[in-house]
Amino acid sequence: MTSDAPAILWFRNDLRLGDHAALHAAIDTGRPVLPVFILEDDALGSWGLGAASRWWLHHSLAALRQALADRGAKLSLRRGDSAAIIADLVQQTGAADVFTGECADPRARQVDLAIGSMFGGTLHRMRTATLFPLNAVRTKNGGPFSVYTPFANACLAIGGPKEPLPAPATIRGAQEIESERLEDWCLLPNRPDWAAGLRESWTPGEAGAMARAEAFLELDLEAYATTRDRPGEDGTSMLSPHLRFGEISVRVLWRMAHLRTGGKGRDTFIRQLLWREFCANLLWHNPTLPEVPLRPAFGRMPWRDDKAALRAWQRGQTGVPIVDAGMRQLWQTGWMHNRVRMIVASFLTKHLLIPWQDGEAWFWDTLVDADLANNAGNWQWVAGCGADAAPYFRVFNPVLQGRKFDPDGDYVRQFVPELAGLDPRHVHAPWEAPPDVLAAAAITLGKTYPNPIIDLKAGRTRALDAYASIRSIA
DNA sequence: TGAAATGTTGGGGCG
DNA sequence: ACGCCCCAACATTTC
Repeated sequence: MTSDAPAILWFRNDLRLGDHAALHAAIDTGRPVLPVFILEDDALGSWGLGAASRWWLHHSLAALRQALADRGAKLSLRRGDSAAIIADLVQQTGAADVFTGECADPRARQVDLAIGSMFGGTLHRMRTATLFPLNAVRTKNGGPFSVYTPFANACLAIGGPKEPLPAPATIRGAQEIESERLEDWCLLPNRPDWAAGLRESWTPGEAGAMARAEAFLELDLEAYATTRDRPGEDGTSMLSPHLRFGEISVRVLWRMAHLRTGGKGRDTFIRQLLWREFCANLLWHNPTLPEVPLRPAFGRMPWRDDKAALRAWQRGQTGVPIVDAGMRQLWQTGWMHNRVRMIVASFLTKHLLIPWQDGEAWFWDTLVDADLANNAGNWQWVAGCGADAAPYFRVFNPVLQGRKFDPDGDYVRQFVPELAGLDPRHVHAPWEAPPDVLAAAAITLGKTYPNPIIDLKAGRTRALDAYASIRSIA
């Protein structure tokens, strides 16, 4: 090791400088810091980055690169097998220590193991993406929690996080090394450029994340507990993609929420952060969570293979307004309101009886906040096969959900404009509207807007029968 | 972080 | 005046 050998700082799901334990540990070595990000494009199989996530990553990396440059360090970009690249960097620079954030993702954990055996230095895995270190929150018996509420209570008993680490004003950067060009990674879509809706909706990067958090906490969080369920209102934090890429520390968020607000809205928001924490631990303990139902009985589920129905669901052409509105919001903006995610997921897995993995794969490709643990954990939850899962008989009625949570129909009208002429009641069930009402709204079902691809009552009954058929047989 | 079916109750129309 | 019935409105059970 040469005297000016760097400490390597390996960014993964923590593309920020504030409250970054690995960054601080790297600086504390007293050595120059060599920041690196590695794009694993091919090694990830079906869980390689989705198209929407690639768009976000491009802009997030550009912001991180600039923030590092402003403080005196140059971000090095590499593409390929992480373990081989880290080993190569260590050999090339003589570094003894590599600092990175720990990940629940099983592929990342494999890589960490491989790295550990490939070089003589030390891989330091720090907590950067979660509130508590993975696997640190355990039951009295030392095991993992399988139910959310006791898990959340255990987290709350630990108490709020300590003082966050400040972003360093300057970083002594290591001698520059070879870097690929971000622009060559082709993370942005072209031919066609479908990202216009994303650009209008989001500002990726640490500054954008903090601005979003500030704007959210400016709201009256007293109302959050109820307005967060209204997709037609700006009631949610919309921080999910920023959290996914680690542009803001979840610990900082927790603290901001505690310092700035109080009451029921704050507690509800904290519990949302804890769902994220729960899913990360769930994946940590169940590496096959994205593919295999936690409840083995679901291996016998009589799922349907219906490509046409899946396609209609993906493109927002099911003929069920709240479902189509949600799926179109996802397609246009890379994001969907949480309440509507539950509705469309219930519709896919129950009314259409299509495997939850198909919905998971679509969300993975189209969500800017696509996160392996959250996506898998929540799809399993909706399908009823996960930890602490929704009971199998809990089937959302999309018409009733629409009327309850989008009472004015504003959300449907925004994303399904062909129904804009309908009144609040009929906009959620156009097939029930009298002919003269449809005519006045210039709607011809089957032409200007689809007939429902399934009878809701029949679909519900079919789902209950299917779910009952796999029950009890252990 | 459900919905539908079924049961119960009480007010009011009506013979 | 009285009993019968209907049916909201609410509660409970069932899926």
